[in-house]
Amino acid sequence: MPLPKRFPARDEIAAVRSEAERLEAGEEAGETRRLAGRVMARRGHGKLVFLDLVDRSGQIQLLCAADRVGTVDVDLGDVVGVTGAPAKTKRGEPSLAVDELELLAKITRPLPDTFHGLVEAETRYRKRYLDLLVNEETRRDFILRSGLVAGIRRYLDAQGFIEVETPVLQPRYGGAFAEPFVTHSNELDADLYLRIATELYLKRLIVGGLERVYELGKDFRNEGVSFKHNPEFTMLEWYEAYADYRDTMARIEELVSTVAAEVLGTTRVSFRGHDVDLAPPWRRVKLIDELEERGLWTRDPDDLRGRLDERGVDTSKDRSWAQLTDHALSHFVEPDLVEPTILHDYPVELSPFARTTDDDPTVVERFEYFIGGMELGNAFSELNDANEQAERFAQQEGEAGGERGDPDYVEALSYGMPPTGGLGLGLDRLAMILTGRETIRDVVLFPMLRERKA
RNA sequence: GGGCCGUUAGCUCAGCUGGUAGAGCAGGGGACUUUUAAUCCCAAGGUCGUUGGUUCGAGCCCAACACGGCCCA
Repeated sequence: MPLPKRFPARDEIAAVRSEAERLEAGEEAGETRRLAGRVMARRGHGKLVFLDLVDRSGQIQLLCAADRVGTVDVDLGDVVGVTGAPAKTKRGEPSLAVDELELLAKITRPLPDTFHGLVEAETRYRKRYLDLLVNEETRRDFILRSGLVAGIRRYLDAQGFIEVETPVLQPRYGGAFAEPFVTHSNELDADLYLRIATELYLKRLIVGGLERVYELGKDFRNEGVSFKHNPEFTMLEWYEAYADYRDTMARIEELVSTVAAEVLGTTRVSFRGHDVDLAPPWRRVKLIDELEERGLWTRDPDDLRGRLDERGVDTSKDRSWAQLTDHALSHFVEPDLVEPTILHDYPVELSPFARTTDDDPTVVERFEYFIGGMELGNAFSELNDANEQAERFAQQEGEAGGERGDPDYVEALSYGMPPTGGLGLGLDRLAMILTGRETIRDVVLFPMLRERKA
């Protein structure tokens, strides 16, 4: 006989469990409840069998007495649906006294150890379904991540932003310093790039009058893998017309603390051994001051290279002053930024899309923000002068690894873009902070791994 | 890319000085009406990551490779 195709009128385990908790030991409620889920423990006791049933909301014990349900032909890992009454055992365990038990799906391989869980990282990533099944923390963290994404959308929607979708396949890539993945369109007979950022398309929409836009989706960077890098990762970018980077600072503080409070019930988190409070205001410091404090601020590339070499940094791959400065930042400043910190006012050479400050044309209105010694994102008062943008592109193209020009984007700017504050947020990294996970692989359901050869 | 570590039953792990492979849980059979990693009895379960080498003999020693982890770049 085929197994049932549906199990209607199902209750959540967590709700039934709290009903059962209100009963006295040995008591059974009058009402009937229907639960479905996976059997994660079996304690046979002859004519009385105890099963632990788990669904997404929680866990409850099933009390299966032979005189009520008959033979309990159920293995660890089976998916079952049950009908019964909330009850509390003599020992006080909230339970469901089962009257009817239906097998909904049969397990035909043994489940991993339900006591030790699934430990080996490689198996957890390759067979994430088993990790989710057997490790409750994994389930909890991915549900939390989902709540985080929903919270971000709720916040931005409430603030008058609209969510948009821009191309993933792009004829030219830009908006960040990164190596792209290249693919090919048969129809167009042309190479296309998987986007490394959504920046330039989103700002075209600001030119078009959409005023407040955001996109939450995957970017792709053909680079290394580390505890904070996965080649495909989830990025939030938003652009807000008539705002500058100071408005944007206030907004990111508000977004992160609001969403943390929603999904965790607190703004206090623990990450990589640091206890951190995400509540605003965040510390705000100037990049140049931080570099100066560490003796790493100079406009002379040879001098800077010397100072870095002295400290044992391999600068052989850094081809410009901008890259050296970036190296100094990530090596000597970033690890110290444990409390939420906004690092602002960057040299113009590092920031081709940001407007210069009022009092110094060599410095731009840009900030990056850090938590627990890790960069979470990047923001600026967006450069909206077409001519200046064209010059910045020209300057970048002269440099190794610099941004490639995008004349179509410059043309868009020439139609007039309102003053705009824009921001990028590495969503996986924020998920790491909120879950306390130490590696991005633990907050990405299916992280990139090398294929096993047969 | 470099260094170090790991890979043994479905899972979690032992495996001595090189002498022919072990446990717990899961899975199979059985007992048990209030258990909580239930308990008890029985039977079963292995290409020791792969390929080569050394050796009378390799899970163990050596080399290469694969995959993963940590650190460095």
